Amino acid sequence: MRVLKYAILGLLYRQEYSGYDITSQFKQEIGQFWSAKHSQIYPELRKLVDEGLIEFRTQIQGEKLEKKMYTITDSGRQQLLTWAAQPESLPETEKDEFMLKMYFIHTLSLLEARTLFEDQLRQRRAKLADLQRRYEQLMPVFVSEENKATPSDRAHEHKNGDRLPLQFNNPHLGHYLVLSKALAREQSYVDWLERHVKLFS
Amino acid sequence: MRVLKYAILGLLYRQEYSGYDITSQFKQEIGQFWSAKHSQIYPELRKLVDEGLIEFRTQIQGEKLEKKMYTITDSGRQQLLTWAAQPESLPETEKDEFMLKMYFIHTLSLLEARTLFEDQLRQRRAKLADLQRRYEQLMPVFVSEENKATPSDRAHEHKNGDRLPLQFNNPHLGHYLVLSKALAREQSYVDWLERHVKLFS
DNA sequence: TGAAACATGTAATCAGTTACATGATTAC
DNA sequence: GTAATCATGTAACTGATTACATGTTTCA
Repeated sequence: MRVLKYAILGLLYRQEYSGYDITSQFKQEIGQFWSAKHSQIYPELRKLVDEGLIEFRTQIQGEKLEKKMYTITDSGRQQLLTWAAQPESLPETEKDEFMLKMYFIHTLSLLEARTLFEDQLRQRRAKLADLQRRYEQLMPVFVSEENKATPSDRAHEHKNGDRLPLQFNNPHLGHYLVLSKALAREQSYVDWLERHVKLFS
Repeated sequence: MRVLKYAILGLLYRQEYSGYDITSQFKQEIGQFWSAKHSQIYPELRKLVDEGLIEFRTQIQGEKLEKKMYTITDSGRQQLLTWAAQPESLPETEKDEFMLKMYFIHTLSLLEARTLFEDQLRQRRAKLADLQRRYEQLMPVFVSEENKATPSDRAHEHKNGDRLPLQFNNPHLGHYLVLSKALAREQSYVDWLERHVKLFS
């Protein structure tokens, strides 16, 4: 599979990044769906250079701190596109240790089960709230679908800045998709927990 | 973490299984949230025996086919309970290669993106339908919450067989929880895909 | 009698985490 | 000055998959 390879190529498709920058990216929204530690990233970057899919130039930060700025090559771009357009079959398993514990609920006392379940609900609500905050921060980047290309837009174009409607050619579409999907995933988790929490009262 | 260790102990908590049986269990409902290949299971069983957490007896199937039936020990039971009652913090990342591709949507043409997205929708709908079928097969095992302990129940107790209300002490609760959660997860996935498929038309 | 399922293992490889290791820069 | 962050790497280990390897039983 080598998904990390393609995750890195995908990040470098739009701009150059250092290994540290890539590590940072995986702490942002895309980290909801893919991530890696720096100890996996640096050797992978080395490998991609050896394979001719990326290149780097050394840049000096401050007095003497060297950082390597990586860019994608034509060959890398080509391999990225081949992977990205390829449909994959669904994974049989999406691992979730909490749900494994729920399958073994009969091993717990009512109090233990309630504690575990309520803790999960608390954590999932906190994560949901964080994602909602991020979502509300992102949305002003887009012009709403209803307002796009109406005559009145002409009159206050200056208000929109670089805002574009949420459609296929929007350069922020990927960002929006992962954030809205993460939000839907957590909302569904919280809803399910709330529907079942009464089992433990 | 050694989650597989606890997954196996959890399965053996209620009944004895062979390595092959455990492999089969991971192809059932619990496989939605945890699974392992036989090549990981057999060495793990060996390790658990060495650690004194499980034991086995050899049983002859037919003429000469030997299978090892494993049971959990007191020590194994104790370690299982310690793990099961312990709340865990949420994983930062729940990997999803399709969503990684969506983050890189700008690398694709409209047609490629639409093909990928519609393929995912098709696969997720098929999975959802399969889970719904399983859910409808499981539900008759339970007496509905509304009907439980009403005077009329006394009159036709014979109709219920071993059916019990869906509450904490129900021995099938774990099975119900994983199936309803898997269903909620896939329903949420399909809903999200349907909400966004128009972006590619 | 042949295919699918039952049954158990090992070897090689790949993916990913934790720990070890070092040093520079920035902002308070 | 000092703490947080920036910056890059390697080593050891753990977790997981793919491939290799073999043999039996059941059912059509």
